[in-house]
Amino acid sequence: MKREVERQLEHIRRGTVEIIPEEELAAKLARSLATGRPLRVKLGLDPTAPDIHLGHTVVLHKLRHFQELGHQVVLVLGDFTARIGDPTGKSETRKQLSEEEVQANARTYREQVGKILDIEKTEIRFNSEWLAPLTFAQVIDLASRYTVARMLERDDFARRFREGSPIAIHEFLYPLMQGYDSVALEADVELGGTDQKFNLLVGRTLQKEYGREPQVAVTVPLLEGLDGVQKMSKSLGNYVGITEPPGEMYGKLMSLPDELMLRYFELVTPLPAGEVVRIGRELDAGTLHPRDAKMLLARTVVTLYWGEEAAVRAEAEFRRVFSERHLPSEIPSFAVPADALREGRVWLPRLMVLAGLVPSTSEARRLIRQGGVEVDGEKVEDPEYELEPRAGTVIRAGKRKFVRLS
RNA sequence: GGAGGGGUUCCCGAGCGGCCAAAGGGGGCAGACUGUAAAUCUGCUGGCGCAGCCUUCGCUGGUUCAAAUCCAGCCCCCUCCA
Repeated sequence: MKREVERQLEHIRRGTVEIIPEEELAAKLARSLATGRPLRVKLGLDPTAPDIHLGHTVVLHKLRHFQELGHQVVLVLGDFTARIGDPTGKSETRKQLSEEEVQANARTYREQVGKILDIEKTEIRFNSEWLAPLTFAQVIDLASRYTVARMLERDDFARRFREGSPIAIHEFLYPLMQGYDSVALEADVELGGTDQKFNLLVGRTLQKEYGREPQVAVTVPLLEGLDGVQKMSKSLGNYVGITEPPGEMYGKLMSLPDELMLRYFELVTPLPAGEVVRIGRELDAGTLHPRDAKMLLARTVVTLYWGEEAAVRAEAEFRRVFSERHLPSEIPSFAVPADALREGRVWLPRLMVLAGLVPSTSEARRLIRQGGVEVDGEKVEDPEYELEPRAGTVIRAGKRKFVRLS
């Protein structure tokens, strides 16, 4: 029994930043084992951004671990909360969503989250269910359970207060609402990125205020993006979306700085912890080539979202194009329009623009001068180069762009 | 309501009458290397059939042989005071 608690704890600890407090989690696990009642493990999702990238999956993998241990995962879609806008990290207000949009986003979540979680065993709830019916008196009661001073402890509130930036009163309500979600759902555990720590703790406080058992807060790291520096985000363009095609996904992962490989192995793959440790050791010992390790990473991730076969294909293609510098197996074809011809020839930069390889002829000239353009495998160095278009001729622009004339 | 500061090329940020397609950094792209779309080094990074020309510095108009740089009006952002 004690050993089983320890085993579960160890599984949960993998890749987390903090478990607050760990003793309580141990106690909850022990009770769950004794009573056969699974823990309720909550994760709040923002219904305004249904497109999941690998950064979002870190916390989902952690949820999966709970699921593997037989606990009940509860996803909360903050449809009501979205009307306020979480001030975390920034002060922008979010746009309000219509009922249809919320529903559509919920479907997308189901689909995407289902790649990682067992969706059949996952409870999905909307927080408008319990937040919308609250009366003003109840809201005031809720607000009375927390103090301004404690609210100002939160990082971004503290910073904005210090800098004299505005903090609207309603922004104080956000953590309260999220916390109230935990009260309503009787959450035993709530997960979130490290940026959610404060909100998770408010949940604990409110549960105690309402005479419930407080939840345990489990935080996971924010995943660095492909640039290896900033956290993964769509707006920074350093992300890997989980619906991206296999080849794209594979290639993007191969562009990950080597230093981040192990972190990715740990945080965004379902590989067992022991396996990750082994890979790390072999890398250190030099018995595993970093390229091969990264290929394993890319293959593992692609397999998770697209299946083994697609992953193997993506890998073969990568080898072919980047390692062996062969042509890719599928090359988009392009028919040269007649009006681009002059005495039966096309000016190469013009052709490249028409085929969508470059945005402008100036760009094409640059590429050619830098030795980045090949026609049928022959490097072209003259920006004035003209060719007689023939079906089957392949034009390569840089590492990744190809076109075959038809 | 009052006082001040600012809007520059993808982003940050210099420039404050000609030498400015505009420093520097970031990002991006390319080449070399590495049998990695890693790291490192180097180069490029407004458009145009390009040793020349055209368009950019919040918007509109003006001064001048010449304006991102000076003047006027307008729009937007920020800080301080109330």
